[in-house]
Amino acid sequence: MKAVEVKAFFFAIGDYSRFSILSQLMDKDMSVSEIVKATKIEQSNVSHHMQCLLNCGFVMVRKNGKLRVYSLNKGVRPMMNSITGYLKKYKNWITSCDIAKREYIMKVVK
Amino acid sequence: MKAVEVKAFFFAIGDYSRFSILSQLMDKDMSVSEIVKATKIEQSNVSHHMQCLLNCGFVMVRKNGKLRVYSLNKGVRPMMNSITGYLKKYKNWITSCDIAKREYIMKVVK
DNA sequence: ATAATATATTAATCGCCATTCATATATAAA
DNA sequence: TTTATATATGAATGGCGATTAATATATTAT
Repeated sequence: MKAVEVKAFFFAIGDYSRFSILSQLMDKDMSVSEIVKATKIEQSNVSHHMQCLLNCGFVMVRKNGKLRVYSLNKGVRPMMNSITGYLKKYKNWITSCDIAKREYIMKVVK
Repeated sequence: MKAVEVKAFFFAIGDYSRFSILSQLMDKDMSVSEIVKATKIEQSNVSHHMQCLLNCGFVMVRKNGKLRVYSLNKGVRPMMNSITGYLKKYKNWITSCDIAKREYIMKVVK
């Protein structure tokens, strides 16, 4: 497994905004404006994130009139499920850790 | 799933050095100096990473004389396997993406 | 004791990259 | 056409956090 693969993978999925977008897409395909509404991330920012997720193969897009509808790509769902499964099972360890309490992480959490 | 959990999770595992260390620990338990040798990361830096991984519950540690031997914690292995499985299967998408080719990612790859 | 080895801690720096702002493009409706 | 809506793109910047260097602590041996 090459470093560039690992780095690109976590670069794409490791950002909280992008992970949130992928989580939303677990439920249903969504247009940009739907994602904006669901995540409260501003439109321009969402577009940037979608280009990144597209580029790294996490999502695909189809046109529907004025809308661009994004959906999860193959293989993403089970991998996401494994991560969220781990998070749910071990969230106590995660949230009790000092790192998670560091100011620069907490302050971005609404 | 709370934002702080997701952020702490990816903060810990999303760094390439820490992911590499976890990968090494998949094979066998290791002391700090063994990790230093295996990953070529300098000792002080490894210690910092281990505190982070400890803190977030990814690893545990036991004393053995002068050595501190680190091992994977419960639940980490299957989650890591899912990620590496995804990476192996879809590495072509990942490595063909423009993001992965961006200079600031490439240049850290030896 | 002292030395040697192993690991942890503290503090400081600097470059990456998420976000924002401004603008461009695309599609549809009037 | 013109207008409105939806999305994308380009450029700029500010703060996070990985890394390093220096030092401290812990354990074992002599």
